[in-house]
Amino acid sequence: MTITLTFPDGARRPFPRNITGREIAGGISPSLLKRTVAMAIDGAVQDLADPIATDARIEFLTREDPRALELIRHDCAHVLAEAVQELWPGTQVTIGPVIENGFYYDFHRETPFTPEDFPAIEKKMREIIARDTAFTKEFWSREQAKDFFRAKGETFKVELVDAIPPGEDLKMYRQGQWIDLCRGPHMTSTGKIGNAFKLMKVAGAYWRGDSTKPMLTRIYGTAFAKQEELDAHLRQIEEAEKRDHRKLGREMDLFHFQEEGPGTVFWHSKGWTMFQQLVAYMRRRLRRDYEEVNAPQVLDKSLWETSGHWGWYQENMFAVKSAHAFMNPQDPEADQKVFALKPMNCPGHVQLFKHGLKSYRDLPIRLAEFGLVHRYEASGALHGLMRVRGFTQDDAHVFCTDAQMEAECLKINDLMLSVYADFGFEELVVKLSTRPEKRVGSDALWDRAEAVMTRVLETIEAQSGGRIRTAINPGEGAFYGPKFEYVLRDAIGRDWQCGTTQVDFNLPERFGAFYIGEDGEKHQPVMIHRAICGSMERFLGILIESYAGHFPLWLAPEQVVVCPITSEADDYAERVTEALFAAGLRARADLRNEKISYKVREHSLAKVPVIFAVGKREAEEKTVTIRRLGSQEQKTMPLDAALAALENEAVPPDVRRAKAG
RNA sequence: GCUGCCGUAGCUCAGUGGUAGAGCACUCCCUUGGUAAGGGAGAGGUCGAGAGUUCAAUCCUCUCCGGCAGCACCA
Repeated sequence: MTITLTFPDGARRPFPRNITGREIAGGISPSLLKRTVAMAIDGAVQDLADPIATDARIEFLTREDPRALELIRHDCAHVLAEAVQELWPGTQVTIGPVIENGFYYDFHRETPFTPEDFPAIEKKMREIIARDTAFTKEFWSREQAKDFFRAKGETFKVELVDAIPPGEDLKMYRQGQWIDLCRGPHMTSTGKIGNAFKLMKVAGAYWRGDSTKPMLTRIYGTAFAKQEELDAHLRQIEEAEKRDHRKLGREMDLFHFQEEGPGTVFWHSKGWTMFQQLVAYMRRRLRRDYEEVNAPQVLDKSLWETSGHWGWYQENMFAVKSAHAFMNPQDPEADQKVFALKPMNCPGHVQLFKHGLKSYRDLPIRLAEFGLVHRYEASGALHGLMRVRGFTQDDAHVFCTDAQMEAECLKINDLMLSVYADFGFEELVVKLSTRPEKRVGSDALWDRAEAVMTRVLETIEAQSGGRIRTAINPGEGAFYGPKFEYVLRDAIGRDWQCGTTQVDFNLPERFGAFYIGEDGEKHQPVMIHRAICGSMERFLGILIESYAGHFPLWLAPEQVVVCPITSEADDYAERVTEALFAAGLRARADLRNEKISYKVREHSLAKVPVIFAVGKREAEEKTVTIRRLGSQEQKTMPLDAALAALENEAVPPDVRRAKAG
């Protein structure tokens, strides 16, 4: 029996069936065998020692091959586990997968690891890599594997063996004395990993990602084919840290947090200016199709019981009573009524919809609100502006008929993409989250909603020309309906959900909302929840990181600082500042008794986009000397021309589009 | 919320079982200087909060609060 293998250069050659990649590579040349770490059969990466049973395309992978990077990292995880068990016998191993920028391995040990352990572990890893022992694969029976792990006291591994679906081979990979349950593939030997690896951090992680299960200790690491790549990666992390919005927020005097208000923002004047610019931008985008409303902050508990929040969302809600009732819970004279701070705007908007009889002719009704919501987030979840307990949503609810639903979702999607594009986010991920376990409403309603959403998702992807990736998040929907999540990525590679669209048949039903149809009968509207920025706070956080504080002029809190060279030019500087104000720009004169170098340095560090330097010369000639952030160039021009240019530049993108179009 | 680490001046950080220091920022004085720090002087801290051990705690122990990194949860 022979098979025909096709090589990357197109050559086709016959081989005996079940010949291994190792034999083929060795047959071609010993140096090829030496360089090869794995192979790809019809594009699927496999162990070089695997037998090949059928005709196929074959490629040999060197460690420089991009596809080998995962192998390097995965092998490195195994070596990490071996090193840890060699150093601390009795430590249990669990899983060690490859992740986006590296790998991790979860261990169970009485005393958790600390970064102080890293040097010893890394040293041991280098030893194991230097031993250059082969990775060899063995097929074991489930019983054999369970007995083996049980004998070693590896209870987590026993659980993993049980979790392997029937019909799937149980593979064990051996490297020297050490052996681990693993799906593979692996490179040929530990030596192929090389030395461009680094342990990054330790953290706790729940066994199987379940907060009711034991906490393991996770060691994160990363590995690359070459040291230069590792160095570049570490530099990139440093760069990302420099644009962390919490750091820039402090440096640029945008906002702060303090102990008494965990997860709530103290907006400084500059940060609030940006916030207001963003809100004003969104208002302009909504003016055409939405009506802006405002619903109460605090509403009786009964309303939240009707909506289902009290039951399904309680752990995330703040409840309030009068302070007197709070202090005297038994006092029958006190008003013991319980209210909740709104965690969402939807129940309020349903009340607005229900106020007065609605006709099918009124639909769709699109109610928008920059609603301040409060959610009691787990303390460990709080993260700068990105995850807070009080935030403003650019929220809206579209009340429409069944027939309008799909078109409304697509219309929302258009607005969503257009807004993101205005901030430079062209590539994003849209995820469809389907029914969660904890939910309200019948399966029939969920079936309908998910069917619509699935169709819309397909359209979104098809229309995007490849810029939008889509994904399904099973079981991640809101308790009242499935949702789309529009995910943007921050500077440090963390993904943040911003926009969301949620189709909801449940709330209108629970509140008994209806409109009068063409037939004169009552009909239940569909409610579409949507937010584009999501949380204005989070969106600003993402913008700060994305622009690294170098905001476009229209968003920058302080657009121009006018600096006189000597106090003789103070008067002129103030006149220039007035002219900037008159042109609608946010400007300030810096008349402090400091040298121009000092002021330039300070305002550059504060990331002010434009510095006007004015001295005697400028005052006499009615000019300004302009220095732009990020450039050392100085350009002197007539004041009027400078004003006109900046005024034009400060036009927000949507206004510019409207003017042009 | 869970695991680990951390909390000293507005910021960045030293430091000690005998109640504290630097740089920058701040205030005042001198300096009027053409594009990333001119000079001098001064002021500023219940060392996150509470309890315990001790003759004595910012330092050791415990509890709580807050922060950071993950995990879990989510806009």
